[in-house]
Amino acid sequence: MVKSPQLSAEDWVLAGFRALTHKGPHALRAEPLARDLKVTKGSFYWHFKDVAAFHDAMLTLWETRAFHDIADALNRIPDPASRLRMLAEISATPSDEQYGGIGAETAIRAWGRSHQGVAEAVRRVDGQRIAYVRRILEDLGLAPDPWARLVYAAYVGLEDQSTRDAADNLPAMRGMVEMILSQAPR
Amino acid sequence: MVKSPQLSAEDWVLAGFRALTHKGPHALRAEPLARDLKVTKGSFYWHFKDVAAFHDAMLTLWETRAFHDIADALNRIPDPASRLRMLAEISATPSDEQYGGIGAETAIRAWGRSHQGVAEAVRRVDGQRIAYVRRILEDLGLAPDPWARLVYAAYVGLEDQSTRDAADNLPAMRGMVEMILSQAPR
DNA sequence: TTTAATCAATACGGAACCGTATGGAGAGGC
DNA sequence: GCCTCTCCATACGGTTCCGTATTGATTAAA
Repeated sequence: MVKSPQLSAEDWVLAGFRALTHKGPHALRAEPLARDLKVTKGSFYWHFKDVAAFHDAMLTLWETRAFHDIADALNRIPDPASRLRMLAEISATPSDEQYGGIGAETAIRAWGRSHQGVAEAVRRVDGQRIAYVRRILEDLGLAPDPWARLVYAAYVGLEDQSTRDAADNLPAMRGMVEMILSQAPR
Repeated sequence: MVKSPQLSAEDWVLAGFRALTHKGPHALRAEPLARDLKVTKGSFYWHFKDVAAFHDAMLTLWETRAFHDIADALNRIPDPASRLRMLAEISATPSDEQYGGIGAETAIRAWGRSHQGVAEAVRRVDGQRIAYVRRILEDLGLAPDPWARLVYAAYVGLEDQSTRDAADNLPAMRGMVEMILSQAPR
């Protein structure tokens, strides 16, 4: 991967996600990011009207990928039980250092506590994902009502935990999924 | 509750928690807080050496309460099954606007993403709480190993969700607890 | 009443950042 | 060879914040 001499808007956005995950939302500003990229903020204000527009660009990229990257992976799997199991596997591989997949998730969630638009985007994405889990449960003949929310909350909570410890999410997630699946009619 | 003419260090810390939950970590600074309290930062620097010391004061207060407030409530309950059920009830009443109880939890967790000391305090508190849940499960004759982590992750995840939607955490938490309890030997 | 201690107001220099304005370097079209 | 377009550097004024120093006000003690 050769670094181009010129930066694109997406290069800035990617640097933004790196800074967000490593340093937090206070690092999402023009001059600190420019230092990271070894340019001046002249470049920043060429690509973006202002800092708020930069935030919007990050948010747009994340939101368009956050749901579909998961749904696309699961949609390849035919039966709903395997889909639920796959969700457990995915949750154990947070693949941070990414922006598109599941990575940077906890950082964005944290960012949402101090940024209105981020909070709304997170709410939309969560809604889509919970609805997706809900559909899987319905296909299994299970009452989706407390379980979809529980599954997703466990996913979020485990992801948060693994930012601070090195433990594996997989056993917990698998255990819960099997516990739920064991209640499905067959 | 009459407002004293003089402010104490704890008044500043409480204002800090309010600002943290409502506006995020960037609001934890001397001059903005002084405006909120309708004084000047002269008062702030009387009570605290600098902003970092103020952060430490917030953190110390939170950490001393975060674990014991939960453990004390549960320790009154004799049998472990009821204790686990009570944990579910507690999780449904986040009681934000507090600093001592469980409130401000998600805000502090988010803060931890951009503050080393906060992250360490959260890790310590999480460790204590998970160990506590683990003990309850052991008393129930259950293998604590994936379940303690799962219960706590669900708790964290549900709490995070309820900062963005108005849904009730109680059914999901109850459902999980009963599902786990149904596996206990009797 | 004087004195001392506590808490807050004010004023200051310095640092970091925002957003703008302007100039310059390089690549491609003509 | 010039022109234009793209992208970045530089320089600037304005804002917000930090931390310190000094002074002022209020309360409690002696």
